[in-house]
Amino acid sequence: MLAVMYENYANLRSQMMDLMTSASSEGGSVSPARKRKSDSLDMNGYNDVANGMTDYKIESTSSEDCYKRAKEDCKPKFSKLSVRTDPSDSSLVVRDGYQWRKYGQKVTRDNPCPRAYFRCSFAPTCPVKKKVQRSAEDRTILVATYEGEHNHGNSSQPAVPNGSSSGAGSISRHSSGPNNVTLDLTHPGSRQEVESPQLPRSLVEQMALSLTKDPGFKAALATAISGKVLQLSPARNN
DNA sequence: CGCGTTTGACCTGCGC
DNA sequence: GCGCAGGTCAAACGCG
Repeated sequence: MLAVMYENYANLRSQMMDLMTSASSEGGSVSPARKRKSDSLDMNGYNDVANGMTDYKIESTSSEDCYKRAKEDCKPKFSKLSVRTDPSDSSLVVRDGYQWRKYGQKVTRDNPCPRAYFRCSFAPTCPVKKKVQRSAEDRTILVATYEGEHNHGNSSQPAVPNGSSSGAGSISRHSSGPNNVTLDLTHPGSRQEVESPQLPRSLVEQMALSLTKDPGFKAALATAISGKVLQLSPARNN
């Protein structure tokens, strides 16, 4: 896993460097209206779902001027995602690997196309909201605005295994998303031995440190372990 | 029957 | 205070 992570890290880093150099050679700042193509950036989750007619573009508040704006009005973190869809597809569905529940739709003044409001239905406590609206200029482009951050892993599978706690509710539905993150602890014997690459010690330590600091990783680990324990222990409640 | 979507009503913030 | 626009709620509805 470390080897794969290191490889991905190296790829991303080189692509990032490419982007930064090309951006600086173009004059430094990219106009907000010009959205970056996501296929030059390996947004690992988003690229997986971008297939066929779908073309994803990411616009995030991590850019400098959005940072300034965030300072100004202290709103929760949001990001924009433009999706090119089939013109015949009239649904306002953006497949991004998460499970969304629509809770409203509204026609706004600046755009004749209705805006749909979604909540993350993956975890009941997840505060993330999503607004999806067709672009006024190009009806084939869906603009999804994400508000907040997911407090669970990027997976279409429930964060809490079934039966481990009450009130899991609808999150026990089947997973259909392409973007599952699975921590597989079920085959200790048949596990492939990954040949340890020549990783810099400091990098490995840094990766381990960030993993242990990441609450999402801890939660996923706890979930996997508790699930495994429940699976191995004699069935008490069917 | 359960769950997700639809849609009109309601709430809230903002400008005048 | 009023009106408008965006955002949210919740009952009704449809589908599997």
